Amino acid sequence: MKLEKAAAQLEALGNPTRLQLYRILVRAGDDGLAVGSVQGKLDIPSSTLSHHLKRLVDTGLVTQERQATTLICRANYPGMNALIGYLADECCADAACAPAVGKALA
Amino acid sequence: MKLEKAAAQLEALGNPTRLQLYRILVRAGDDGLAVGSVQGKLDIPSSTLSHHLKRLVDTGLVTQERQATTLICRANYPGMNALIGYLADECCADAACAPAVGKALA
DNA sequence: ATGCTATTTCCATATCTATCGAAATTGGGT
DNA sequence: ACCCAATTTCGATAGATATGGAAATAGCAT
Repeated sequence: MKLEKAAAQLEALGNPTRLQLYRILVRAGDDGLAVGSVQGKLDIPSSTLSHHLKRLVDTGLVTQERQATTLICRANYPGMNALIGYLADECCADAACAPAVGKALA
Repeated sequence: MKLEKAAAQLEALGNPTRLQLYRILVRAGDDGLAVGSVQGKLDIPSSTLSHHLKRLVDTGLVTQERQATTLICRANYPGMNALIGYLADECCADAACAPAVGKALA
């Protein structure tokens, strides 16, 4: 993963509203969630939500799929994995880091 | 970890210059690196560097220690671990994510 | 005390971001 | 064709961020 891309993804997640949004999509699992449903959970105007969502999609952290008039959004796990992997690689260049990461997965 | 704190750390890392800066500190290991040395590697004005560094310190990703006139900076591994752990927890609520994270550690 | 080096703070500014109401669009149903 | 619901785009604004030159500060050495 390129540093630029990692930074873009980190920045995308580095906003409380978007991180919350991403969390919601992760918890929704493979079924995903319609934009409207997400809006119900976040209670923000649709235009604001759309902007945030676009950011997550553009950086590859979320995918979208049309189903009739609704747009289903899903957390893109591989994208997140790549990002976590990048961070782990950067961090775990020093061995002192590895145990705690292992713990996080346990 | 609170969502707000995670978002702040992600935002801090979500800037190419700061991510590069953090990388440099990680690779420097436990010895850390003086601000001046970092500046030599990044080739940016000291005031700009100082701002970015402050951001990383404020969010708990970097620590600093005075040694005479120079300031030694170190990547704060536990801080990064907590962040990676948070992301992994959010992401790996779904099992489909776990294998790739494991791979990143291998 | 003076000077030297390292680093930060002050200040200014250009750019980017977050927010959201209103209007436009998209994609079926009827 | 028309309408309705879902979602996006447009346009505007307040505030945050990134950047860096210049001045201030910190901490030793002499």
